Amino acid sequence: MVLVMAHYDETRDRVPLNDAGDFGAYIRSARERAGITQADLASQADVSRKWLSEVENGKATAEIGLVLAALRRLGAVVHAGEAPEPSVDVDALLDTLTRK
Amino acid sequence: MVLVMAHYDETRDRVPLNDAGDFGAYIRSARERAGITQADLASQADVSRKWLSEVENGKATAEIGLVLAALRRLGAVVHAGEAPEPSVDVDALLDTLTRK
DNA sequence: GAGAGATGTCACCGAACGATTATATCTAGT
DNA sequence: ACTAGATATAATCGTTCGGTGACATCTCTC
Repeated sequence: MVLVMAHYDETRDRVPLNDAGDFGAYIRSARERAGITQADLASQADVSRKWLSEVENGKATAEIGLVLAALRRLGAVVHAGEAPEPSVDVDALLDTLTRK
Repeated sequence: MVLVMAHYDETRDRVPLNDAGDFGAYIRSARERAGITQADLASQADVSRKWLSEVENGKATAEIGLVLAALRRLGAVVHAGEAPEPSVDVDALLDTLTRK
């Protein structure tokens, strides 16, 4: 069987979002790709322009519902999956090494 | 070339997360799959058990940084991509129809 | 059905959110 | 360089987050 996908772009689909900074960067690039300003997107997503500016710069304390609303306005979809099994649990290791 | 992926599960990878409710449901299922309690995950992710309970039930005002921290602890990865181009912009249409 | 463990929910509080308004900085195009 | 448009940042304010501790409810297993 052959599947044909329209507009599939390896560099734009499945962009990993590991932290708030990644979310912000993705929102900014998607907004610019759409050719709209922060003010435009802010009013469409019912947030302030100041908030959007901070989020695009990686604000970690932004409310997830508002972030998703902005992404939806940009035609973005978010997916979750399982991380490939790491040979070592980096977080746990770091915790162990730095535990007081 | 042949690529072999271990443990690929169509029902578990690329789960769409469209709103805070989806995030909560995903966190809960991943946590239960890991066989740990809310108290366990909460302490590992440095959040309160109350917060985790609310998030698993779809709290939209949760801070995105904390949500991502919980997901990371569960070995989950989040991706963004472009939604398939809709023939109509449902949001914009609804806005037009309901505008006062 | 009794008991324990897990989860949902309440009141209280300090801390911080996000909106607003204003000012400053940056970036193009002429 | 000048100007206008876009973005960053500050001060203020009302609202609400998230943590703590306690209690209620649910769900198992025995």
